[in-house]
Amino acid sequence: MGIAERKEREREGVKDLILNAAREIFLSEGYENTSIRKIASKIEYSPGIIYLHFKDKNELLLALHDKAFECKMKALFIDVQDIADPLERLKATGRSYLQYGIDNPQDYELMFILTCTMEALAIKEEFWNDGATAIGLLKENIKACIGAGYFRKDIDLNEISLLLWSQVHGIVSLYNTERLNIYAIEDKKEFMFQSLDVFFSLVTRGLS
Amino acid sequence: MGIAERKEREREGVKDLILNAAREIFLSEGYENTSIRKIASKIEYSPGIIYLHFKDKNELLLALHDKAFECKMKALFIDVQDIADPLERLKATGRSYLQYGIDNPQDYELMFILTCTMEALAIKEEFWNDGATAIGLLKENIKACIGAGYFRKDIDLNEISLLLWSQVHGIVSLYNTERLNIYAIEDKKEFMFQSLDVFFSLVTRGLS
DNA sequence: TGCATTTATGAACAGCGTTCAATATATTTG
DNA sequence: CAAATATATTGAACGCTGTTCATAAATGCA
Repeated sequence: MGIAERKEREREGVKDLILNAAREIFLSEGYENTSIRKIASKIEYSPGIIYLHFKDKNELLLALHDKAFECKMKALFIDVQDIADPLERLKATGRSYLQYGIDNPQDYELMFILTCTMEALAIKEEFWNDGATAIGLLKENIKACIGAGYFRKDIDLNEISLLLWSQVHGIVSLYNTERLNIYAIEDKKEFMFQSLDVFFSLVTRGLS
Repeated sequence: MGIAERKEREREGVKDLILNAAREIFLSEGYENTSIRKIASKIEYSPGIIYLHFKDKNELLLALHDKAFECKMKALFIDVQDIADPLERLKATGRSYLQYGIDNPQDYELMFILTCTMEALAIKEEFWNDGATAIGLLKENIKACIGAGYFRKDIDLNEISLLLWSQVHGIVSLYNTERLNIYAIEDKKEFMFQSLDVFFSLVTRGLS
């Protein structure tokens, strides 16, 4: 009987309606101003409907998080896989990370800053799997760099991957929270990318 | 006439009452749960009183920010000034930064993450002055390191200071937002400090 | 058609930041 | 000292928020 399936489709349809509306409001008005009532009224349903598809607001945000994270992983690691040189590949990933972070501050906040979603996240190991996959890809890239002689062989993979990640994350989040205004520099973005270049030049040894 | 002064003292007294209560609630219950009404009831005043001393909640948080920032600056740069070797001094500052960030996550969030305070901050240049002072001290330290041969002479002071700052900031904020749980490592804190050591060992050249 | 099940509603609850007319307190003046 | 003025404080009210739940509408099945 196709009724159950149609029902399921309808259910998913409403869920998608909610998610799309939520994403739209979230992107245009930010986290603080994304309210259940706004989402509901945007899709012309009552507020209660949202709680038939999501446990609470956190879980809704988590669903948004998952989608954003997936897209990002794709952009960061898959899109650069045709770059043969591992260091250039790593640099490209770093630059993409910066670019993505400053172009999509709302998404970025959702993915890497908000703690309010972490309670929900603690249960869903899908989140951690995605994250581990990303770190795994990063480590692979670093390993290739070590193999090619760009990094010292004695450094721990976990540690260098944390350094790379937290370096780009730090730059992005300082920029997005406007803390870089402390620097009397006009072109903040250029400043960020140049600094990242310097980072790579310091951290790697020229091929010897 | 001393009446005006006494009045002023009383005013400041109430303002301090508010700030202390706000800080207490802020530290124990976090930003989200620090409400005007809670602060007011803690000091046994009506909610309205707060708006006689602060324009809005942002300005109250900004006042907390200023105090926290001052304390932190002291801890970070003044307390290590007796370390003669500039690189050791810089390392000590970095470690203090990490320690402070993970020991005082609420303060840290207030100082470096929250954007909701930035609207208020945009006007108050006191904030930017404090920040610029801190960056200035950091740059001085780096300059000393360059002078002592620990860093390459050709790198821009602004860029290397951004790298250092964003490196420690990135590590702290990933830890505080529990993103480091992606790593299957038990002792996260040790991991952070070791990574920071690695960072310094990569970024500096051994004295030659 | 009638019954059972699913789906959706929207009023209600407790809380939020903020404002403001009304009130209580304190000071100055007659 | 009493009246008038100035200041300090109140707390109800406004329009929001996330969330729940009895009620109502719509649908599927016999």
